[in-house]
Amino acid sequence: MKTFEHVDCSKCDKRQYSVFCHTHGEQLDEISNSKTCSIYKKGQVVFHDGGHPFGVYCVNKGKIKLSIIGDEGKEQIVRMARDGDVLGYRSMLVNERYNATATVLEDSQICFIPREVFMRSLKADNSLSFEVMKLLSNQLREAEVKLTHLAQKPVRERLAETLLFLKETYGFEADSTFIAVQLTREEIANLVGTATETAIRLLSELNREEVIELSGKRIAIKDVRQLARIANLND
Amino acid sequence: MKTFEHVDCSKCDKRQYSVFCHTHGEQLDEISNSKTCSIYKKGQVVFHDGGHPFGVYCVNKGKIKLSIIGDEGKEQIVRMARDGDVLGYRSMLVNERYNATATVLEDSQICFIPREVFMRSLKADNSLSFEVMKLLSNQLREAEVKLTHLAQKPVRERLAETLLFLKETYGFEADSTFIAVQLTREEIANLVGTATETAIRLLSELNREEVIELSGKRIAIKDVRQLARIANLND
DNA sequence: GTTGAAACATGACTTTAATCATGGTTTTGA
DNA sequence: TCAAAACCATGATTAAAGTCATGTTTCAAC
Repeated sequence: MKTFEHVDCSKCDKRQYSVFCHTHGEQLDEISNSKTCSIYKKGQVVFHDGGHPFGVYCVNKGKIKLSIIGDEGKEQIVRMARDGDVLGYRSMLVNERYNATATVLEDSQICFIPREVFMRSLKADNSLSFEVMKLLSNQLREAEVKLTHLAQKPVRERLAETLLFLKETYGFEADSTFIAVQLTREEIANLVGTATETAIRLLSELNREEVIELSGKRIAIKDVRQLARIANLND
Repeated sequence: MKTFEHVDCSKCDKRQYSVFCHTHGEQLDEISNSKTCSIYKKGQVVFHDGGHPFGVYCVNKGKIKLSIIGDEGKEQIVRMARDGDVLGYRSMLVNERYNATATVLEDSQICFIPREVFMRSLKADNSLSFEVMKLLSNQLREAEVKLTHLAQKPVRERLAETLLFLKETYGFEADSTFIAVQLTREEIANLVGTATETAIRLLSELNREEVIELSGKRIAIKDVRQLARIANLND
């Protein structure tokens, strides 16, 4: 994990989409000066479930999965992060150990802001607190909706929904309808909440129905409307 | 819904367990003076999914379910509230409509704090922001754990876990091991995330195994250790 | 390039839990 | 207090998805 060229927060174009969108002046300078910027290789872990939080991670560029390992060692992916997302602040706020593991899905650049600096900013700058509250609120809503779907919708609908979610989160590759993130079938299953074989089978099915197109790990959405219909998103 | 005798926040013994635990002086007085206290009868709705939030609700005394109605009209209970809990603040923070319905499970006393007053306190009193962040953080963690269990654990385990959760949340009736909340079998099913018949069947099973005891809607826990073992809470 | 491991794919079978159906039991309100 | 409605219970059946087994493909390291 080698350090990469320092990114000046005030010049970071991802900031406007992050919780730091209203942070400026002194606060921003302090954050910028105290942080360290690192490169994580595909598969590397940013933080481990059970570990102690010493600061927050700000994704400058990258794709990251947050997962919880259940009883039988099965992974459940609870969130997907992208450029501008801040990770690890939840555990820090409540002063607990991490209860999820963050793993990078492709080479990523991530800045680390030390605990004290972040907490100081939080105390000094009320708008930052507000942004954090908003972020938490949105994530809570998403989690509760996901919970409901997990309890009530069949796997096929949830898979379709997951594909649309991945499209919304990471967009398409340049000039194509291939979703700009590559996950193993197992990871897709762990995001949907189903068995790997079931996910594989249903992906093949959607492929046969020409709703999607499979090319190795890459997935293209050929018929968004039909996929949305399958996802059955009325609520 | 008639108003009940005004409760002075500074004298409310539930406050220490709420997000207002550090609120005092001017702020607390303003909240106390501007709020209205009401009695809700069993079955009454505090707020509806889709409605506009005009303030936050603080449970002085009561038991409340928060639920989302899914596609096929099936209810999913996403949270249970008790004395000292604050409801409806999430939607207010992000300035969105409610996306859950709050229904009282037994006659309850609930105070309503107008939007502006709450927001003003939030801006003036940083420790309140912190408490709200902590609350959101905890609820998010709980939701993500529940998500994982829903995806990975069999119904029987989840039912056992739910019973333990209800016990933790509401405690026992005086001098007994009957859980101090009465839910219909359907509500239990909607909390567990299963079909009503399945919940009924498994409750009968636990009853036969003498882990619990059923008396109408009342449920006694006869063997907590065994119930915990069935819940299989290792993660 | 070769080879071993990981990932993907598919069929067969099993298990779990949902659905359907029916009858009994509370609860509630006129 | 009595009737209707809501709720509870259980059996039978079906459907959905998980598991097991096996073979193929892809990928990465040597």
